[in-house]
Amino acid sequence: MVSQIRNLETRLRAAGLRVTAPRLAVLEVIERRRGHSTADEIRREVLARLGTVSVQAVYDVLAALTIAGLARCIETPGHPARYEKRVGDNHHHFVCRGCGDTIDIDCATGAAPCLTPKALPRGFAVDEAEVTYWGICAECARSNATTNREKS
Amino acid sequence: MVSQIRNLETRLRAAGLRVTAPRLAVLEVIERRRGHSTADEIRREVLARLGTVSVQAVYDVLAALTIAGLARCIETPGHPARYEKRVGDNHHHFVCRGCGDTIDIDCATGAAPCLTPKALPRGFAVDEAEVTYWGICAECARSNATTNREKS
DNA sequence: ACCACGATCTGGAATCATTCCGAATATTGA
DNA sequence: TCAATATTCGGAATGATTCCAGATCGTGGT
Repeated sequence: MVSQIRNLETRLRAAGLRVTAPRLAVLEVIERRRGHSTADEIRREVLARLGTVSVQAVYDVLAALTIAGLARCIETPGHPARYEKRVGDNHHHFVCRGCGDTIDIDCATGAAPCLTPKALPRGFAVDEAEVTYWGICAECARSNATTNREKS
Repeated sequence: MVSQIRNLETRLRAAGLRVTAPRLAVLEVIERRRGHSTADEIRREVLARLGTVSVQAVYDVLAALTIAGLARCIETPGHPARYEKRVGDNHHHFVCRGCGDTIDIDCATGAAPCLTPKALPRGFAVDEAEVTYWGICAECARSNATTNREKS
C-alpha cells in the first residue's frame, strides 16, 4: 500500500506536478480501474476515498495528468470524455453507439500506416492521429434485440 | 436555377424525404458551400434565403439528410458538429485545434487497411470507422506565432 | 381539386458536460 | 517557518444540442 502511494507520488513529481490528495486519488483510480472512466465516474471513486473533491478539481487534475502524459483522454462526440492510464503503444478505440463505452483495439496493421497523411497542405502540422471504430457492443446488441422483440 | 431546384427536389424524393423549404435550402447550402459547415453557419445562410427557420428545423433536416445519406456529419469533440455534402469515397479529416475547421484528407493507403479491426470481441459490430488527424492549420499557426511574439 | 393523416416545423425551456471566475487553501523551495 | 504561487473550491455561466407540445404543411387517396 505504502509503496503504491510512494510510486504514484514519485511519478507525479517526476512529471513536475505537485503532490496533492486529489491528484494521488485520481491517479490511483485510473491505474486501478480497467477500461476507460468518465470524469464523473472517477470523481465518485475519489469521493469515496477522500470524502470530498470538487468537480473542478477532478477536471483540473485530469487535464494536468493528460498534459503530463500520465493519462490519456479519449473524447468521443455525444459522450462524456473518458480517461485511461497512459500507455505508450498507439492503439485505437471502439466506441459503442449505445452505451458509449470505449474499448481498446490494437492497431490493425501494427505500424499505423494510416496515421501519416500523404497530402497535407503546406503549413499544417499534425500532432496526433486517431482511429475510431463506431458500432454496437455485444451487450447493447443483446438488449436492443430484446427491446425490439418486446416492441413487436 | 430552376433545374438546380428540380435536381435537389428529385434527390430528396429519391431518398424518401418530403420536399420542404427548409430541406431544399439546407441541401442547397451544403451543396454550394465548399468545406464543412456547422449547423449555425448553415442556419444563417438558410435564414438569409427563407427569412425564417427554427434552430430545431435545421437540426432535424441535417439529421434527416445524414440518415438519408445526402449529407455526412463530422463530429469533433470540443467543436460543434460540421456537415459536408456526402461523397462516396472514404476520406479522413484533419481538425485544427485552434479554429476547429475541418479539411478532407485522402486516405493515406487508399484501401483503408486500418478500417478493419483485426481483433474485435465476439458480438461487437463495427458500422463505421474514421481517422482523425489533430493539429494546427496554417492560419492558426501564423496567428499563434504572432500572439506569442506579442506576449514576449 | 379536396381531405385526412402523418410528417415536419415552431418557440421556448431544459439538458449536461465542461469551463470560467474570484476567493480560499495547500505545497514547495528557501 | 515563510513567502510565492500552484491547486482547489463553490457556484455561476456556457453553448451545442435535445425535448416538448402544439401549429402547420406535404402527400397519397378520393
